Amino acid sequence: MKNEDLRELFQIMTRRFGFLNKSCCSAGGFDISLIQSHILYEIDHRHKPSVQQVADALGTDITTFSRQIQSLIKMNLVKKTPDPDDRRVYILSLTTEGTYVATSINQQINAYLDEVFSHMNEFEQETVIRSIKLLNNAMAKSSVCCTPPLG
Amino acid sequence: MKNEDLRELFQIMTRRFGFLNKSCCSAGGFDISLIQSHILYEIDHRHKPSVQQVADALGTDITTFSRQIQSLIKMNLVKKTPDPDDRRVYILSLTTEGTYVATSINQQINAYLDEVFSHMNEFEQETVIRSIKLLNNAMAKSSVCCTPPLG
DNA sequence: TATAATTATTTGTATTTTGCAAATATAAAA
DNA sequence: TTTTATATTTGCAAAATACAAATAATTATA
Repeated sequence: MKNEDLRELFQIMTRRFGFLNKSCCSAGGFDISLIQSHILYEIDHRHKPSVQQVADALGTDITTFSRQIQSLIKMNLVKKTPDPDDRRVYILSLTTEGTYVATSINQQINAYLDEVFSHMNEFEQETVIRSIKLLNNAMAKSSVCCTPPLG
Repeated sequence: MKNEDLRELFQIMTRRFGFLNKSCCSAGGFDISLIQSHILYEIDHRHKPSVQQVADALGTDITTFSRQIQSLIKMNLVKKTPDPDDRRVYILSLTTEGTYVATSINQQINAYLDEVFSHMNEFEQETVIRSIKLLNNAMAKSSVCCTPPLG
């Protein structure tokens, strides 16, 4: 492995996924930016997350994030509820419309990925999926990278 | 494979690589933004590319890109030379300093990736590398995604 | 050849995004 | 109770973005 230029492989891969995400997504009459789709995803996958928690998960500056949430609220995709246990905290959740948009984006990206996978045979597909899981685990174990900056 | 939520796997992976790239890189006294590092990479890996070609490769609007190049020139990392064969065209290249910075970033990212890979055994490492190559090929074959938007 | 259409690049301008510093409100610690 | 810490929002100024138009050079067409 020592002789592989890993960066080159990953650069190509992440560039291409960047494009995939960039061209995604319109849903429910909204054009959703890449960042917005990540926010919706994160709110959808967490249990009653606070503003701070989602901002941390995405590695976004909290002040920037605060404003991003404001615009998602204006679009009626996200809801902000005061936490009864700690009144400094606001809990984020998706509105019905937000859930619909998040689901729709999910389907669109999965459709893109299915199409990509259709260019591989069954064995290759399994190998790739297993590898991404390995990679995600390895990154989770890493101390020097792959976690939110400054966090 | 049909039952895998591919998006979830890729969301986690690309999020983490996003962090990796975000925290990268300082080199030669400069803080290099993610976009700048992609530009340096692309100029380094192409043969006498024009402004337009690099902008297309990165999927950036040409007017935005023009200004990004201007700031890299101000930082003395990139050089712009008129193309003798077509005087509308400017050829981009790295200065000595730019080459140094690009190389340094490359080493830093490879070091991060080596650390990530150190959490896997030899067999897993080979599997993952082979898989990423498979994936890159599959994305290259895809018509519906993974290429610059609008291009 | 003259004129029109096309391509590459830059600039004008307005909008959006970003993030630091400071303000506000609440909670926990001393 | 006073101090310290945490969560969130706002003020502001700098940077990034993109559309439209300008400029300059090339190619196509009549």
